[in-house]
Amino acid sequence: MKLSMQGAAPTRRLWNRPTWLLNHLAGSGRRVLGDQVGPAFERNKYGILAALADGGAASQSVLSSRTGQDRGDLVAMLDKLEAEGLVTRTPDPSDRRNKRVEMTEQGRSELKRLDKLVAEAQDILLAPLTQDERAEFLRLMKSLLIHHENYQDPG
Amino acid sequence: MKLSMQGAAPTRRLWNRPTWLLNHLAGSGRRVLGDQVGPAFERNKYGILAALADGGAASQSVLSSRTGQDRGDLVAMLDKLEAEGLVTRTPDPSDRRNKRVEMTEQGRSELKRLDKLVAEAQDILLAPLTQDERAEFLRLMKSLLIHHENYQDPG
DNA sequence: TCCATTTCATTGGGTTGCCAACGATTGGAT
DNA sequence: ATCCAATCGTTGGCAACCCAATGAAATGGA
Repeated sequence: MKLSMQGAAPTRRLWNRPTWLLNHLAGSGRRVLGDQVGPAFERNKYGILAALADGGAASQSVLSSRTGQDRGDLVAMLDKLEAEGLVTRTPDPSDRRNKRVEMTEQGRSELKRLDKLVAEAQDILLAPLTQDERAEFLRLMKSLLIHHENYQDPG
Repeated sequence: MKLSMQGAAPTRRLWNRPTWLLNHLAGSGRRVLGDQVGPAFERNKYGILAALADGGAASQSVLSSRTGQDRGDLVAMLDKLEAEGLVTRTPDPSDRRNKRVEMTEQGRSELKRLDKLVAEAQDILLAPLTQDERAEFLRLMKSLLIHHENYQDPG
């Protein structure tokens, strides 16, 4: 058995640092999601479409809040989504600073496709955990995020 | 109370995606660590010094495995650490591809300083959790990492 | 009415992490 | 002995993420 077959051997100190574990586990998640969903930017596409489906049409700023993505980074993303015909971007007449982002029918079907792939990825990521452990894991993460980022729990 | 005082309101679908939670929670960790330890690159400094203290002198490749950092990114980091006199880098005579990285006395004292700050950051990050919850949280994360990254649990 | 503050979308830069090369060097197989 | 493959440190590129600044537009107060 070659040495390269073995996994990395993190040092004890880092292995017990939650920040280190979180960083690398987030990386695992990104990889699993990438393998399942496809190229990187498809995932952000999903976030935007999911936010629109869950909360309805919204300005880019609100969309940034719903997805947790940076407002600036949303611009380029929406340019692509708009070019693909998945969303429309129309100026808001009542407040001309805003642009109202709305999902198209095509966007809805694309979301349905991505939703399945993303759900599968979550299952792969949490595969080693029992159902109870998964629920507990989510609960703990949400609790931390609410505390540190002041997130509103959507329930 | 202004709207900007409220936290972001993630949409329900993303809020229940482990990959989304992990991504953003890792961000929280990075922020807490940054606030506590200082500028960004101090954290990676810590990782290298901790790996050297835990496992002794090693080649850059082994160091990459211990810290989980990319081999390539280690180069620039070690350049800085070497310039600061925290580590020494000497070619390995028995295998001239390798460079043996060793911690200096100065590096040891710097690690002691950082170790305290990093430990405080972990405490801040996990503040909302009980001791039992913290242990469970670490256990779950380690279990996932071992499964997906094939990591060797250092115990 | 006028002025200061705020929010909006947009742009650009800076940092980090990840991946693919490259030359040098080693070890193994034939 | 001589190729072949693997590993080492190093470099560079690419995508994400975060932050700061900009001009346009709205808001609130004096």
